[in-house]
Amino acid sequence: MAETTDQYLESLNPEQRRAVEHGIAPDGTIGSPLLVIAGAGSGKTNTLAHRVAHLIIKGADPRRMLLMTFSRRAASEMTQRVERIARRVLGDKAGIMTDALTWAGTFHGIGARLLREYAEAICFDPAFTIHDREDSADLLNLVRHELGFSKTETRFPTKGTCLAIYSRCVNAQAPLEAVLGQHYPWCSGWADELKQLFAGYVEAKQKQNVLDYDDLLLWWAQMVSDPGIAQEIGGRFDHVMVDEYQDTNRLQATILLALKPDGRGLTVVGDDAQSIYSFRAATVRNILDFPDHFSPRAEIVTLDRNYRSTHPVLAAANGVIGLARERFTKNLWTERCSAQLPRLVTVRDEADQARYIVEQVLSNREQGSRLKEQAVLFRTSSHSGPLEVELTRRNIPFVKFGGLKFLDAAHVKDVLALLKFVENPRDRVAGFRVLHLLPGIGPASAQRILDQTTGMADPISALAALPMPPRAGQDWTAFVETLGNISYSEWPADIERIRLWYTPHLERIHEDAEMRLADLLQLEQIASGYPSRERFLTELTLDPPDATSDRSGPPLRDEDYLILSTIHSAKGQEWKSVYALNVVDGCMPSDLGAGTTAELEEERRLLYVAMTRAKDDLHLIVPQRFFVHGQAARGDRHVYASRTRFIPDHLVKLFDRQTWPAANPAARSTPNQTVQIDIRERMRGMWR
DNA sequence: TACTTCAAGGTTTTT
DNA sequence: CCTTGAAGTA
Repeated sequence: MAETTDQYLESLNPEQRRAVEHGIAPDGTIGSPLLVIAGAGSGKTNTLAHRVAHLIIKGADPRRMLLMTFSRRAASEMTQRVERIARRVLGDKAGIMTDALTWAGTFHGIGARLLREYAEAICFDPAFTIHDREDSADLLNLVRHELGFSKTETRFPTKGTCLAIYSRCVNAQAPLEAVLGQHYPWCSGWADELKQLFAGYVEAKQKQNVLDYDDLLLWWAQMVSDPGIAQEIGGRFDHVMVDEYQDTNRLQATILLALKPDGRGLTVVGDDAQSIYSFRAATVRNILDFPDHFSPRAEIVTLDRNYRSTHPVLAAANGVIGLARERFTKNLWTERCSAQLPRLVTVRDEADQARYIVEQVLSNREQGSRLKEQAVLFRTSSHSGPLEVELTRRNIPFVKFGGLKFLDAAHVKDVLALLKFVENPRDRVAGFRVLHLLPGIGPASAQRILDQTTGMADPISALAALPMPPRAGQDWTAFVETLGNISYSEWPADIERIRLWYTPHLERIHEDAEMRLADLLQLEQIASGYPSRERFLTELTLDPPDATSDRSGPPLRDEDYLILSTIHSAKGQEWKSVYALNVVDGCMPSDLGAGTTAELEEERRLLYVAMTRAKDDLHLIVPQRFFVHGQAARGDRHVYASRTRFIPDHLVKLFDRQTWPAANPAARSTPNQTVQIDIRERMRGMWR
């Protein structure tokens, strides 16, 4: 039964409701700009989803809404929620309405789409391919070699550093000198060379018709700096909404303001206490300065009631963030009571840390909470190594988010490179990689072949017409034939052809061909879900599958598994129990991120984000000894670590301090209800 | 010119 | 530890 009144708004608190209903007039005029400051667990996603649903219900056209989120996962979660809410009022019509919400995605994804659509207007070939970070670094390296910077007297910055510098200049819209001085002082002496390098890099990209991640924003920003195009594109959207605004950079803010100069129809949502992407040039100034870009000022709504965590968990998190140098949001409050303080657990080393977690996870599961409701969070992907070993040994399934990805595997990149090369034969990075796979072809031959073909109108045919390279033999014939077949075959048959061609090379190059082949079959599976080669390549580059699992293949939907995640990848999520690894100085803050005050403050917010993911139990684990890398397997060299500086002595009272395992049985004398239940359960469990 | 071997250096978080 | 570059060999 459809609701006729606005009953669906009654579940919201007054502030949430104000955010949802802001600027919605009966006559359909578009409202003034809105900034929602939404603390952790304050129902931010829910509020935004309600706002979108409410707009649609009140007659706004979903095709004219632009919804930008941080990841595509967040975007699809949002549209699903919108549909659930709208369904209560619109019934079956809701599906049609939310399906029309096609402009939902990341800044980069939307940018790619608009650039293809408006390519002609900006004299650009819409068949561009997109380089991921590694491709970009490779291309930069190529230019670096050409300019002779790889043989300088003193060491020139590595390709990765060069790309990071370039990227920051673009995203922060800052001059090179400023970026070097502030973030890369040890590279300051190379300013002239870097300028030359970047000029060459930009030229190479244009010649090859490729864009990197930053270009998707940069070209978009350049495009809408023309008032005519800006008006045309901005005019396509009545409402523009941006989630996680604290993690956008200056370039993104520029785009937004160009699209909606007067701010009408603009909604941004974020929380400065959760800003953790400044390494990517995100700036909290975007949020702070937002209201004053407009006159009259943007409306501000603050959501500070937390619905997620228990009071003790929140008190500890508030304690940590309370020590931040500057902060603009108030402390969060909750009505969720609990007697259980978050635990601060001291263990001997990382091996004990892993054992502690396994014990806790299994005991929680015995008490009925599924593995999926528990998550282990860490600063750096490699921190979970010992835990992964222990989980595998104890046969506990897990899925890991963040860190190394499926797409980074060499064999997957090889196959994708060939696919990219067919899509865009001017892409030299892809071509180079593919040619390198053939036996008898090294850097010199690959270079020569590309020189002879990439300038031609039809590089693929030109390649086929080339004389066979002397040492390539049969493999060259097979390669040319495959290339020809793919250019004409129907998607997704291409990828299977590529696999068949690639298999012998895979077996020749890699020892563990079997496992790698399984990955390729999985890639084929993924590919079959996309309508075209172009869409597959674009979306895979912009939104790579972000999980790896201990078993091959994606875990089944109903299967239960423990979540392992970097703190960065845990953004926006919540779990019943959360375990944070290595809450020690050197890991949190990472010793690499403890240089400047700003970096240190970001590390503090990172701990805050980790803590606020927990609903009921939070465990911060402090291993005392760390074994030093690079010694024999049973080597004994280690360093001692101390509790993170973000939890100084006066905050320790907010935690339940424990040592695990207890030194002797007598030490376990404090009877604790959870332990009693646990033991009873185990006794019974013995007979099941 | 391609491929192998060996030493040295960097080393986070991600669209 | 894993990647990258340099030197040596076929």
